Amino acid sequence: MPPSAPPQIPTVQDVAIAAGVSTATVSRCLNEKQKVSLKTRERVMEAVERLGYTPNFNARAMAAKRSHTIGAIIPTMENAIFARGLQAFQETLHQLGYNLLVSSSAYQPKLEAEQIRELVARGAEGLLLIGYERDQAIYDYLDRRSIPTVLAWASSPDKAYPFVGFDNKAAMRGLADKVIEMGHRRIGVISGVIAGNDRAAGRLAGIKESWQSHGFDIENLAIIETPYDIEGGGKAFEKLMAADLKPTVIMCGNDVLATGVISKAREMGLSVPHDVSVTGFDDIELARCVWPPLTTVHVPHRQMGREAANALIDLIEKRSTNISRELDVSIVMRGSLVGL
Amino acid sequence: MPPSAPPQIPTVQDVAIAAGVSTATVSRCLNEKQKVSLKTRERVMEAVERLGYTPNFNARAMAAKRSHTIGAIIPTMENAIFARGLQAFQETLHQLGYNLLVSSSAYQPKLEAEQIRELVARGAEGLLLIGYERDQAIYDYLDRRSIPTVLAWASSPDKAYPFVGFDNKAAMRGLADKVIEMGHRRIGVISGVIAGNDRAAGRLAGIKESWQSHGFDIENLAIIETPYDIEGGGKAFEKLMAADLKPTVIMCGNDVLATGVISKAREMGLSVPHDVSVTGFDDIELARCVWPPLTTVHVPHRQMGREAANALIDLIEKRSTNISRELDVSIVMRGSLVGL
DNA sequence: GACTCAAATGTAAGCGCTTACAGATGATTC
DNA sequence: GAATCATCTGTAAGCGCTTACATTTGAGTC
Repeated sequence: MPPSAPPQIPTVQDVAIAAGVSTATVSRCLNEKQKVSLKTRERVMEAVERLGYTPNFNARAMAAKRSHTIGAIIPTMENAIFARGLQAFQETLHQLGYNLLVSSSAYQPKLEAEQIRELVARGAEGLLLIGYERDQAIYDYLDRRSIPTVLAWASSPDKAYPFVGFDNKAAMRGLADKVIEMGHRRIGVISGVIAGNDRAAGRLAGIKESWQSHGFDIENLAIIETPYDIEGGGKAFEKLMAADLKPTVIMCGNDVLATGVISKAREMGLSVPHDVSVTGFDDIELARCVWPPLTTVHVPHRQMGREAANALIDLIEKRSTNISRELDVSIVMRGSLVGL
Repeated sequence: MPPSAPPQIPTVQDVAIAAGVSTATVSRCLNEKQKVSLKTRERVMEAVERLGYTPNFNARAMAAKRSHTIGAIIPTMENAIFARGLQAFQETLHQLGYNLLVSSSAYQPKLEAEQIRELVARGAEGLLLIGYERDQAIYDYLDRRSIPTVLAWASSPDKAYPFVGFDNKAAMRGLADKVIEMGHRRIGVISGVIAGNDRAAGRLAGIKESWQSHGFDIENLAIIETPYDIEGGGKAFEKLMAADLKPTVIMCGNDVLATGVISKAREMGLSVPHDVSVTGFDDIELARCVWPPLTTVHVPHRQMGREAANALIDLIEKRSTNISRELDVSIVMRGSLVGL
């Protein structure tokens, strides 16, 4: 007895034979129904059904030179802000008839570059990237292949590249202005790692700008840079509070760090905001769950995802070219920040 | 003047000509270096570099009948538990020389089925799926095509399918046992939506089992099913507390719901755990940030991702077949639960 | 120098699909 | 019934790669 044959996946050929038509007709049934008579179409679809045929994506993409696929590279999946925005991005793409391929770069520029190539090699017709800071070589590569690309979560500084995002610096500056106007004169800053992260850099710059524009010396701003997680926020807070002149407010680069601060403060027996105020950035769900709830900058992540998708497809289908869009963010005052 | 030619992407052909060799040699340089003499190899690589050549993934996958791609479908990206596990899954795959394609099904079985086909059509050599509850037709499809598949975040009940996960029911039962032993006799249960979610179903079943095995009547268990987010948890809590006999403890299907409860309790002026105890499930970071910190069931998400990757690749490369693995979970006692 | 044989390279046949083009079909008209 | 023309279907040429097989090359041997 011969060994059982390996389960053979049906191809257009098989369907064509089963339906007694040519492969071209099968293909047309699947892609341009209106070009096939009802009678044959039914026969073909029956065969498709019966054989459990699914077209091979790779072959299809190669033959048609279209993949209907968009690639996105985010720094990490482990952050609600990207997850949420991406979900919206994907949903919108789906409505527009495109699929999404996601990679995460773990905040490593090298990995990001690799994954861009990977996605392009897979036939991505457009790309969503986070932030604008990356090697020029990458932009050159994208240009050379003319891969439509949209940047999100930031506004490209010189508007050189299409983006759908917001101005991190201005937003954080607005919050810092408020903090200073409320009487705070000793500000501790906890920033995520700046290197290779223009969002973090912009936010920090916003605080500095505000501080200086109020006539204060940049030297008097206590700044700690830390890996971006709850624990990092807590540790940085401990360090800041060990200073002779303790800060009256801690401004954090994002809500996750701020959560770490609040958590650690309680552990240290400090009351927020009585002993020290805290601010965040992003307005993730978490911000409303901690106690006291976090004063933060609200970013419309969902909207960003949606609009980025529309913008990208517009770009691809050449309906327009000037698709950049700066979104409004807003300061949300909650219990974690009080005046002096 | 003719319009500028569209930027032509270089192919093996181009590289072959540029290097003065055949396409076969170029291909070998890229895939089996040792089969090409150093001299030609250098010449070829130089051409690759110079032209900025990147092999077309689709063509490659089709010709080689290998994609080195694994597909994963998670219910949602918007939950830290999947994000974290998936990150580990991806990292491990990468080490093993595989790429990951992620989709999210938004908890919709129909979408999941679609995406399974999509991933298979894209040439996924293996699949990671969450939980075991799905249409038999899907399993049949997977079998017919013999696509190696590993289930995670649950243990397949009859061990029919390979899995790397844990027993949701047993874990939750353990926690419920503890709660009851601590003297609680009025338990409110907030469960995520059960339909199409075997993890949620298992957890609820665990509580029921514990309750009954302690000799209590199932009727006396107040159960609310709600969409799975912070707000849902809060609303459900309000309803539960509106009863004549208020529960002394709220057991939640996961940490997110529990966080909603704690948040809402504070809003209602209730003290946790003084007025009411709360428990969660998953032990996401959030659990340690809320106040009081959450008593919950710790699930080793990272480990699960890692082991699932190893198991799946083992399956694919036929090194072994019996790869299922039940992971240990543990109850973490924190401030949100006290005895009566 | 002729012979062997392993190593290096080339030739060409696909992989499963789409699509330009050609050809067949059949409804309509005169 | 022939002519016309739109509609439907088939033929076959790729898409960019890999790889079995054939061929060439050249080092090593006597």
